[in-house]
Amino acid sequence: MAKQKRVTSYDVAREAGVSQSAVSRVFRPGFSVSEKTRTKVLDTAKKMGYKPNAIARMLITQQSGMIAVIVSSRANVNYPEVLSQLNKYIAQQNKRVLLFTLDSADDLAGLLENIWTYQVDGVIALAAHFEQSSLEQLEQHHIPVVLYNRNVPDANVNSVCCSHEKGIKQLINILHEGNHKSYLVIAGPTDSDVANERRDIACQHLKQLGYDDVPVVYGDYSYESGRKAFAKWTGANGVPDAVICSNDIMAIGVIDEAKEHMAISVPDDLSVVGFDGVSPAAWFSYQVTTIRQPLDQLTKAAVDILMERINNPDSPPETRVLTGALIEGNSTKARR
Amino acid sequence: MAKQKRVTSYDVAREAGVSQSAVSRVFRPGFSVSEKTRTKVLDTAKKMGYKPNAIARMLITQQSGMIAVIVSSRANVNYPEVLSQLNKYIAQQNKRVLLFTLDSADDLAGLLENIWTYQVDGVIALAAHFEQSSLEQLEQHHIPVVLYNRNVPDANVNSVCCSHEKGIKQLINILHEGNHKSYLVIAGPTDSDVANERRDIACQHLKQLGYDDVPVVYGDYSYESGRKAFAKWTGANGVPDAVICSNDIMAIGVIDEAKEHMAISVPDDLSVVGFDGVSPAAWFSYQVTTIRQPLDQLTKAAVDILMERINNPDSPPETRVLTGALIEGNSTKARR
DNA sequence: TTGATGTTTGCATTCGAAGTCATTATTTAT
DNA sequence: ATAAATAATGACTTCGAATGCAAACATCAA
Repeated sequence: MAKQKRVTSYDVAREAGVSQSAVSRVFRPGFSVSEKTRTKVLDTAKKMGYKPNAIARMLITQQSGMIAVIVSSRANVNYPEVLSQLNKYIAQQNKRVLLFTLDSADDLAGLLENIWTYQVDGVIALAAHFEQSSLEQLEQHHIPVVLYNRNVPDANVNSVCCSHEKGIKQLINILHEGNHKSYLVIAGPTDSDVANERRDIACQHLKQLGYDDVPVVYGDYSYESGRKAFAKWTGANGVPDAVICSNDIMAIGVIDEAKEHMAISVPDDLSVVGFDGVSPAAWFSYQVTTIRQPLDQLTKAAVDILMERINNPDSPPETRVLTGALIEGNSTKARR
Repeated sequence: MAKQKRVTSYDVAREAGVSQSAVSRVFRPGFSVSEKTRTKVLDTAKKMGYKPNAIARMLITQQSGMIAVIVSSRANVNYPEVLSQLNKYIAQQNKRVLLFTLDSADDLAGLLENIWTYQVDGVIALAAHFEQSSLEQLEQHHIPVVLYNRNVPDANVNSVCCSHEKGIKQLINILHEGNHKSYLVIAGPTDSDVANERRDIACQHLKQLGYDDVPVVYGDYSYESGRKAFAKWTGANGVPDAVICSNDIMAIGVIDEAKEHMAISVPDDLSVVGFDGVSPAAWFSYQVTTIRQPLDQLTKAAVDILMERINNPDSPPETRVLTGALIEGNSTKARR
């Protein structure tokens, strides 16, 4: 019942009849140890159940081997998948993910303190909103940061993102070629930079095609919000020819709302496009025309860039923009 | 360009004209420090940008403040949500989530080593399969473990789970009362304990109701696998009256397959039930009759139990079984 | 055998905060 | 004012592995 003490490198050293340094070196790759001591140490270590203490190692090497991943709790639907992908690639680099959630912007200060105290080797931020000043704080602490899917005009930061511009233009062009006259944009939450960007790109491109003052209504990326936003707007203004949703889930909501309460047929009476390419968008009942984000490449790129900054702190900031794939579903009318 | 050194408690102490111990005490709650030194230290700390080093603290206090959460990469669809909930509750306890993924059973040994070296305070396992021997290893290291949604007959371990038994019986009773004669079970992957449990409960209960030898086919919890399993079986054996799926996503697949390729109407010609209560199951196009897992309570219970074990290592193992809520959708025929 | 290499090894120190203990300052009681 | 009790403080040690340095050892050539 006695709380058995941890086995330390000293214990192993004593038992194996060598010095603590020797034990340490055996467990450090690339250090010269004779074959004899190596096996001797490994054997006794195994016998005693010794595992190096990562905490002590972190302290002396000044490397925690941990990457902070910040997700916002009210996050984009595909963040969980992103998280699991990131974790995969980070594990491949023999590092661990320390998870942080950012509920509101107020918590950011406390969160950054935590990140700093935990001595993480780097940060990947999926959070909706991340202030420039926060980035500078991390910069000061020499903690490299990669922003995921968040465009920063001031390009002095590492980031990876899926090109919204190209994708949204493609989608709108399809609608345009489908001879739609009246449009509605259902945007995401205004406190999300990505959502705002998607909205602005859509409006600008529509304007360019000659559709001025396209109405914009707002949802929060959820199914229900898509339904409600669409129902409310059409209740007052009638049904548009096409709806441009800032994500797939809201597009699905629109499709269901049209089906359930309006007896509107998609795509005959109404075309709907989404964005993200999440799996439900491809389900038979929806088949949303959308842009699929290259999650795998995006996450891999994020980890690659981060590792590069960790190993070579002086390399300049980099932004990697990847192109999503157009998925032509059955939620848009065929083009002329 | 010089890599400025970290500010340590010694630096602050020197600057503030006090001892290092004083600085340490200021940052430790519940230690007696005079108001004068407290403000003096806090001021200089702020001025110098000092934050206590969590790694050093971990080393001396023997508490990492980190909880390992193990997820299997090929995981149940709602695990991401579980993860985010767990993270929330763990953060509330002022601890952090260190994330591990378990790809195949082979990695388990390496994973456990990692957990051990990182000195985590506790483990929450969502992984599909977790050997008894692994549990014993953690036990030996005095690391408390809580299993999430995984029944272990040998009840010598902490766990929380949603009662599959009760829920699945409810679902089957609904089908039974709907006067269905022929049944098909679409089970989840056989290397998942939960999937096997759900399958066995279904078969047993069907037997009890007089339906012997109900056919069982297998999917992998995915939409496509649900579709394919259903298509394949009906192609050879005809359409059953009711399909019992081990999760909602496969149920959705079945519904779509029926709709697209078979011209079968749900629920008129075919009833389908799922399990989990994920959000797409409630979408208008599906409205799956299912059991909603009480995610919030489950995750909260997991964290509660773990914290109890951490603070009081001698408390006996506990299993908390929560009941899911029946959601009667529109995928099952009305009962007689 | 000797000297000149190169390889192993152990000693001692380091990382940064926490906590023990003895000492000093402060408050309270008489 | 003084003793007694309490609060605050600093010197020193601890946690466990990593590493610079010098000593010890092995290897080889002449």
